Amino acid sequence: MTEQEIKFKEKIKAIQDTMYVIGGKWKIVIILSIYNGNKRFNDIVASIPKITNRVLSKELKHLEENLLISRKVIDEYPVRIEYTLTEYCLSIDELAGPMEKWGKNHMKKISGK
Amino acid sequence: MTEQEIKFKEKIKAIQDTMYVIGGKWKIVIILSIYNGNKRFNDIVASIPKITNRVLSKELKHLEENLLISRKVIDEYPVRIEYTLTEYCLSIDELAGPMEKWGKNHMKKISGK
DNA sequence: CGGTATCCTTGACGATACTG
DNA sequence: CAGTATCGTCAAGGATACCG
Repeated sequence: MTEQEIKFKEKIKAIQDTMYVIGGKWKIVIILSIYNGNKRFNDIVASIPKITNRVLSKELKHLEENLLISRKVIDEYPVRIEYTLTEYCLSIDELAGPMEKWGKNHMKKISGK
Repeated sequence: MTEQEIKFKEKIKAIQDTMYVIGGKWKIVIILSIYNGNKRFNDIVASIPKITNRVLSKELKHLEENLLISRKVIDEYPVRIEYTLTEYCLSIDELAGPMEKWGKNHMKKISGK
């Protein structure tokens, strides 16, 4: 295997890892919602068109396992749950920004096909 | 709907569009393979571990429809097909670079959990 | 309020064989 | 050589109801 091939496989792996963590239909969207100030489960559901609570629940767990959000139980009555972005999570801004920009431009391009 | 909410929904849409075009397991990987000099179907298959020809075939069509690659029929005997990246496709470097970087760092972070 | 449980649909992806 | 056809699997995601 050449040097170039090794580098290529490393690239592949890194990109596929990224896709696993923040890919899929909802993950970045959820992060943006929390970033926008939604902290509670039902607020997040309400802020995202068409997401269901089952899906949100799973995605939140996935994000928590990947250290992107944290879940805090606030001991009131009734108990309140708050989701917040971790410091680390802010680094996905490096991805969300370019993705947003690229997507907007692309749709313009395709629609004029 | 507030100004902020409108912007949020635009962001969501743009990001989901991007995910649709270059998301999934293979798309960026295929682009990188062509970028690396593989032009012909079987070369691309061989360069990407575990991809099947059926999947590659579909993905190539998807990429062509989105103007990211072009397919040229070269009239020799036997006929030769060459896939090349479009000029436009080079813009996904804005995404692949950050994704690679982020993925590498993330795996380091998670493994040390 | 913040979820789970159950059941279901869809589409992505895969294995293998075959073809113009 | 560059695919297509056929069939199959599996996981993501969705609808709806219910629960502590």
